[in-house]
Amino acid sequence: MSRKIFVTCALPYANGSIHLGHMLEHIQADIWVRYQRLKGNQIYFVCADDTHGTPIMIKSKQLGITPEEMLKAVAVEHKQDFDGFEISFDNYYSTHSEENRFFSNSIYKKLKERGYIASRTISQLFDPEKKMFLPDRFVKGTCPKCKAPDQYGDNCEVCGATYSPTELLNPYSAVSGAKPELKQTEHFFFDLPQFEPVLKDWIKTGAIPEEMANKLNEWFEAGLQQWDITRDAPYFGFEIPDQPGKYFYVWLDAPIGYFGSFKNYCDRVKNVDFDEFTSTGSNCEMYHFIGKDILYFHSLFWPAMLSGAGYRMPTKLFIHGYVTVNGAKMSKSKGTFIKAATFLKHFPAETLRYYYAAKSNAKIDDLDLNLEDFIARVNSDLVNKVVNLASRTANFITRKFAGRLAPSLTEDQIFGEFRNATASIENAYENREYARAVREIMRLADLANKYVDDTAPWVLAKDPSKDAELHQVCTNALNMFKILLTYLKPIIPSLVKASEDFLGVTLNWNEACDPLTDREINPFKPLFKRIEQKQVDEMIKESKEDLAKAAPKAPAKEAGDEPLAPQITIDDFAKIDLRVAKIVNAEHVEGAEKLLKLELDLGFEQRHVFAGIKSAYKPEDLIGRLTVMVANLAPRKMKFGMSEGMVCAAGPGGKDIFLLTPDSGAKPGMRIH
RNA sequence: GGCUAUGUAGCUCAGCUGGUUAGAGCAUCGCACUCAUAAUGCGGGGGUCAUAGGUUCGAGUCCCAUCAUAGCCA
Repeated sequence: MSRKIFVTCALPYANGSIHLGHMLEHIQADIWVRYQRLKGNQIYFVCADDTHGTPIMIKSKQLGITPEEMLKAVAVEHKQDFDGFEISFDNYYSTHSEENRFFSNSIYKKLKERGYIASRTISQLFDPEKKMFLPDRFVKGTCPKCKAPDQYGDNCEVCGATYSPTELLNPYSAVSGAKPELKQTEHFFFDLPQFEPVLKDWIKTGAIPEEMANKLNEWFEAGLQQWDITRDAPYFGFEIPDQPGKYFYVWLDAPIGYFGSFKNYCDRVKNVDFDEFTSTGSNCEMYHFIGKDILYFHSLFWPAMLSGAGYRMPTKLFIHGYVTVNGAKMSKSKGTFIKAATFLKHFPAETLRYYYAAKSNAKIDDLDLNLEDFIARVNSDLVNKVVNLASRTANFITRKFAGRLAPSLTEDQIFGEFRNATASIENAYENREYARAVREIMRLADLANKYVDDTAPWVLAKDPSKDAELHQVCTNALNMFKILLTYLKPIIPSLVKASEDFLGVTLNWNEACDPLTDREINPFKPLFKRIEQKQVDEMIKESKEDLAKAAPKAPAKEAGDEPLAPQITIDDFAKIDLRVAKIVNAEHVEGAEKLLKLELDLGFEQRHVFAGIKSAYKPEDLIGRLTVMVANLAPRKMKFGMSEGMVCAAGPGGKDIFLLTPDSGAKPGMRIH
């Protein structure tokens, strides 16, 4: 009996381009969906742009266009990228749609009727210039703990402290630079704690991988809290019914967008029943492919909202890790922050689809796109092993047998191996263990190549009396090729399409091992081109150029972000004794993530200083260089010891910390006037 | 800071509930072959399984600590 399945990918946010990180999720989902379709299951795969929230509002303003105009342009771009990678959505929609407004409103109303919505007045920082409340990320200021300037309103990137934006020293609005004021406003909250039992039961059904279920337990132990679902105008989103000036927080209507998109699809195609998939007690399956970063929303708020509003909960969440490139986080400056569109300019989509598949499992581990390995893997598996199998045998069929395959197959034992593999390959696809599927398929490809080697058709071809044998061997080999391609169909659809044209047949999963005999095939043409290091180099270069184009604006803005401190007199300045200091030693501090322990020579004495610059400097690079320190700063006791001063550095933090250096000739101990 | 995940050959990864000499692909070296997009087949070299302890008759596999990497903390 065929299963009925509804599948989604996380909705990409509409303020930026699709990159190779997004693609991991979409490719993993697409492989699964294509496999289910091949198996004959009824499956619907939808996605949409996530379009609401302050960042969208601000970005469109910066661009001088309306949010709607921006969304339109982004949607076109996103759709193009996904099409380019052959992601076979049944529908790609937008959360800024009437369907989504309908579901957002109706779910909210139901939650409210059933007593799951609370309201209370809260105080929040308000930008008096722009007349808007500021999300945490849009308030910046000095960290109350370590005094690092320019930190976001929720946590400090230098010392890692978390706090509320109201605790920031010298807070300023990242939008206007104005000093924010505390202002009261009424907000609505989704009463998540009421759903604790429901959620615990849901987790027991295996909806979440075990490793992540532990994580949830942690959250339960910490105690669930009510979730603020309100944002005040101006906000780009859906206005809450009967609450003028109040909007739904983007994270409320984003997952509801799964329903919005599906409903839009059902209404268009007419023969799919939305309610059948989404009502409580539905026999259909519902899965969400998501990244581990948004587990919180999908494992708590979303199922709770569904349950509270009388819908079914997701069958399972399919959670994946992040993509790294060459072992490191994708980096704009290294050119490894690669956009989907950039990739497609240099490589066919299949290369990435295959590589991701070859390294994907059902765990939440990160996946490393190692570009050297990428070239080797794609070439040796796809070209050398698989495509080459047809390439080395098809010519004989065409030249000597008028393109016609032999009437039957031999080699029962080898074909038996191929048949026996079906179950384990199916199992691997079903459980999203694509790496295992690929390993298994390549093992078969090795078997097939060995078969060709053992039977040596090129030797048979020299002896006219062995024509029948030659005919048989090549027919067998091409049948092995056919099975391999069928097994690979969910992963590399267009290479399979080209192979289908060559073989003159459509490859169906359930007929994977049926013989292809006594019929004509087309002359073999190269099905796939090898890829080269040069293409990688060009892609990296282009990614760097993208950055260069974007760069000139950003830093200037960053630098101007920090407002000028109040005026001081020369006497104020004179209180600060800045000295040239030589770093005579620098070392890691055990247990400290951000700190380096520096030993500074002032000529007349030595000081120990802990500096939060580990993220930007290696100790060995610092030893011996001169810098500037505040020499009369009161010593401060830190967890790791006494810090007797501080060194001077510019920059917002993280990798962007720039230590001051005096001009050559300065000696340790000299005072700076 | 708390928590989670990861750390196995040059590279990318398998190793289920602890049990014979730790596996694969790629790369490398040697041989064979020449049909094929210089592809294929056979064989060899290469790992104190992050480090240091512990439990056990026995640990890559369990426990503890440390280090490194990544992430989450609404």
